[in-house]
Amino acid sequence: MKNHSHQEAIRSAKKGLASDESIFGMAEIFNVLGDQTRLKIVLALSKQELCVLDIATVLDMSESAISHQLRLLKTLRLVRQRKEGKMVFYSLDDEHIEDLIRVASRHCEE
Amino acid sequence: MKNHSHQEAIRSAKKGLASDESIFGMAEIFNVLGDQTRLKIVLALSKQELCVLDIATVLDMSESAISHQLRLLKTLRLVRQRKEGKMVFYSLDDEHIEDLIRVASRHCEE
DNA sequence: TTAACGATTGAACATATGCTCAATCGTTCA
DNA sequence: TGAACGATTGAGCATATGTTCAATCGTTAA
Repeated sequence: MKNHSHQEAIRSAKKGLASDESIFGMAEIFNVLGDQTRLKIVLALSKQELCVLDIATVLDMSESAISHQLRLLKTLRLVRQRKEGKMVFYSLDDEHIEDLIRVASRHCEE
Repeated sequence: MKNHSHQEAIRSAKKGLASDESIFGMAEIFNVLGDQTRLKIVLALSKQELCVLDIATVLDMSESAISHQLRLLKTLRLVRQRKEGKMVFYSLDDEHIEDLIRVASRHCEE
């Protein structure tokens, strides 16, 4: 053994760690919300559905940039889309997201 | 006005958005947990304090890589350190983190 | 005092990320 | 039919990110 050997602590910590799959999933959801643009999109959609141009207007960004991020959010099933004529309306598609944001928000206030 | 003008929705969404400061803070906390290495470190520390080499052993990574990430976690006040001889023990320094992980974990299970 | 060890640091590197830009798609309506 | 509009896409680019590697620090023990 190369080190000072906190064997028991190490064993216990290893056991306490969630499954790879579960860790990957959690990291993924945190990661997607860890970008200001995506977080703002989610916040904006938490009140009501919005079309791409609306979101771009609210965030003061290009439609293209927003569309790229929406694609990611859709792939990860955080948002869903509804087409209406030329427009595509997006809305949240995940009940847990708002819980996460609530907890994070509380975290920041203190 | 250049677009189809969902004026009311846009105004409402803008108002609903949190302050820049608050959004920055939330994105920051999500972002720090959005990396598998850092998330694993936090998970490991949620059971007990561990020294750098212990964490490196649990995650099967180099001490250096872990130390770099711990520096970030310390800067953002997610962990705290306690020196004991040659070793530095780290532990969680934020009560909200575990709430976030709990919610994210629930999210992944479904 | 020096050797060993745990921890930290900074530079370098490869990869990932997020945006822009231009082209294109699909739908509507002149 | 074709012009206009909202949305999407892919390439390209600049920046950010995470790890490695080697050097170094601080503490302990020989």
